[in-house]
Amino acid sequence: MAVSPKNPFGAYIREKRESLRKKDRRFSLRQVAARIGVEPSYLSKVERGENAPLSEEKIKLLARELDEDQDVLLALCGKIGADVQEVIRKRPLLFARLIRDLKNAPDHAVLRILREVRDGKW
Amino acid sequence: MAVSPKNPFGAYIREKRESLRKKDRRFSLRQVAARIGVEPSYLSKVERGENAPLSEEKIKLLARELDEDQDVLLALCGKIGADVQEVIRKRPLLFARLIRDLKNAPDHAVLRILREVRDGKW
DNA sequence: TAAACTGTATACCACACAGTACACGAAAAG
DNA sequence: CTTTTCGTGTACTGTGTGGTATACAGTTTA
Repeated sequence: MAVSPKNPFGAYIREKRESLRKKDRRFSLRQVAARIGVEPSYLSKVERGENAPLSEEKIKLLARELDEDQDVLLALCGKIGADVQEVIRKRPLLFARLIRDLKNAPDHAVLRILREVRDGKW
Repeated sequence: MAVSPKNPFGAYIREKRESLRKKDRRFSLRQVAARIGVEPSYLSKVERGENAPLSEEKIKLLARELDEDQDVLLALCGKIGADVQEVIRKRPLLFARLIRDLKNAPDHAVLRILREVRDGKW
């Protein structure tokens, strides 16, 4: 196992960036790197999956830049947004249990709960 | 601000351990440290809040040892269990949104949802 | 064809994390 | 009163995180 793990995040954003680039030259690696505030060489490593972690802040900027969902990109990096974490940490007994109980629930069940909550059912 | 931040985790487990120790001498710092697998000097630093982080594994062992809830102790350390994190990372669109929407929900509302889920309402 | 721009290779960095190893003086137990 | 146990002070360690700085060759662009 001398080969690197190659998490899918790098490949994913590279593909998305290059697809945007076909329509707009401002989506070169260098220019995107400049807009999210990292060195081009570093974003290059990120896109090639060379174990170059991005901070939550940079991931969010990148999500805005590439028109992707920030939670999805964070998840691809093995992270969870600090705001979401805070909700859980403030009431761990309630939320840790709720999430574990929903682990195997099908999407439509979670969606139904989401809608209930959004309808202000409390 | 030369004083350390003193997060409440250390004080909390120290109090709990010393309370158990009054009834059972096996709850000395040294013996508890041995049972959870760290050096006594390190647990000492932990209990005094000297910026000595415990790994998730050790926190769980400590929770069992002190008869505390693991999610609560993890939360006091600013952490969230890896199993809970995994649930969110596998379906970030659903779970990140659900948790954010429940951020300001009162306990009883979350509890009601918990009961619904446990009653197998999907 | 010269200038600008592109992606990447290499070297380096500070700090956080999660500890170990050992010595010490005080207290408790025998 | 000696031995054991106790909590703590100090020094050190390897790995992960989150990057910067610079140089370089290939490709566009004017």
